[in-house]
Amino acid sequence: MKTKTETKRQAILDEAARAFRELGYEGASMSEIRARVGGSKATLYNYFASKDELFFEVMTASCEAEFQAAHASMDPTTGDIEQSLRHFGERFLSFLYSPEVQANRHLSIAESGRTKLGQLLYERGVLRSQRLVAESIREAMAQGKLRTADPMLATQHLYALLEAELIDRFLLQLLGEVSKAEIEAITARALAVFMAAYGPASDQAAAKSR
Amino acid sequence: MKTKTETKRQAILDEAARAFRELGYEGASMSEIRARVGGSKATLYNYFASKDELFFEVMTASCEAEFQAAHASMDPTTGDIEQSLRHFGERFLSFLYSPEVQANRHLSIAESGRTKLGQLLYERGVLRSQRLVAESIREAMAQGKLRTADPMLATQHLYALLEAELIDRFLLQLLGEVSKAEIEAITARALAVFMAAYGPASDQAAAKSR
DNA sequence: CGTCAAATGTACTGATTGGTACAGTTAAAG
DNA sequence: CTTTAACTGTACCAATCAGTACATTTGACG
Repeated sequence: MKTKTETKRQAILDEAARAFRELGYEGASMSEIRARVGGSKATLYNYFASKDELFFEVMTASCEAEFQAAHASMDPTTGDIEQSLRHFGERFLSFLYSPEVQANRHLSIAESGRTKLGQLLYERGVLRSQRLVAESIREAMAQGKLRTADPMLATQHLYALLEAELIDRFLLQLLGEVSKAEIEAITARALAVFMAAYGPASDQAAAKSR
Repeated sequence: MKTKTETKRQAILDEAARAFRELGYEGASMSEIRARVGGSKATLYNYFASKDELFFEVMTASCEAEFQAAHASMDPTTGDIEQSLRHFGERFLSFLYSPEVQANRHLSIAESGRTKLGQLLYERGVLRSQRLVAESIREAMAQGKLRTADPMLATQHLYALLEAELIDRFLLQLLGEVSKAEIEAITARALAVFMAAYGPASDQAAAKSR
C-alpha cells in the first residue's frame, strides 16, 4: 500500500512542479494544482500540510534531480585538465540553461526568502556542486596541471566565467533556449580566460601579478 | 500647481519603493502603501493607473538613480588601467551590494516577468552599464594597455569575475552587508584573473591558447 | 464478502486583494 | 469671494485565495 501512496505523492509533486514552473508560486493556486493532478483538494492536503510545504518539496526534489543529472559524468583527471573542464563546462551550461532548469532556478531565486528555502538550496545545490568541482581542481593543482591557488575561489571564478555571457539575460527572463553551438563557444571563451589565470605556472606568471 | 503634484508623486514613489523593498510585490498591498504615504487610495490611483504601473515606475526610477550613483565617477584612462579597473570594481561592488540595491535588484529579478519590466531594466541598467565600461576597455586596448579582444566580452567577463564570490548567496538571499575590506579583497582577486587573461600581450600570450 | 482506511466531490469559510464610488473638504488661482 | 481642481475618508465590490468539513465512494486486504 505504501507503493500506491508513493506514486500518488510523486504524481502530485510532478504536476505541482509543472504548475509552479508555468505560473509561479502565487500564480499557481492549490485549486489549479488539484485540477491538474485530478482528485480532491483534501487529498492534496493529506499529502502536504500546506502550500508552502508542497512548494518546498517540489523545489528541493527538482534541485536534487537536476543536480544528479548535471554531475553524473564528472570525470576527474583524464590527462588534459583543460579538456576535462571544457567537457564539464559544456555539460554544466547545457543543464543549467535548459528551459526547465532555467524556470526552476528562477523560481528558486524569486521565492528564496520563503522559510529556509534559500539556505537549503544553496547548501544542497550551489555549495555541493562547487565543492565537487573544487576537489577536481585541487587535484589538478597538486599535479601541477593548474597553478596553485585556493580551489574554491578558482571554482567560483570558473562558474562565473561560464555564466558571464548568459546570466544577466537569464535573471531578467530574456533568455530562450541556448543552442549547443552557443554553449560550446561560450565555454571556450570562458576557459580561455580561466586557463590564462589558473593555467600551469610554467606557461606564465599570471594571476598573482601584484 | 505642477510642483505640488510632482512632489506628491515623488512622495508616493518613495514610500512605495520602501514598501515593495520590505514586503515584496505581492506582500505590499495598495492599502499598505496608502497607509504609509497617507491620504486616500483614490489619490494613489489618480497618480498611477494600477499597481503594476506604480511598481514599474518605482523600479525604473530606482534603477536610473542607482545607475547614476554607480557610474558617476567612472574615470576612463588615468594611466594605469589596472588601477582604474580596481577603483571602478570597488565602487561598482559597493553600490551593487549595498542592502538597498540588493533588495531592489532582487525584486527586479523576481518580478522581471511582469509586463516588459525585464527587457527595460536590461537595456537601461545592465546593457547601458556594460557599454559604458566596454568603451573604456576598448580605448585601453587601442592604447596597448590591454590585449586586443572583444570589449563587450571582456566587460562581461570582468563583471562576472567581480561578482563571482557573492552572486550565489545574493540570489538566494543569504548575503548581508558586505564590508569595505571584503569588497577590496574580492575585487583584487577578480582583477588578478582578469589581468592575467586580458593584460597587455607583452606580459604573455595568454587567453587565445587554443 | 466484509472491513476500513484512503480518496473523492462539493460546498463552504474567513480573510485579503485590487480597484471603484461618492460625498465632502481643502486650497490655490483669478 | 468664486471657481475649479485635486484631495480625503469611508464604505464598498467582485474576485480569489488557502484551507476545512463532510458525506460519499472507491478499492485493497484479510
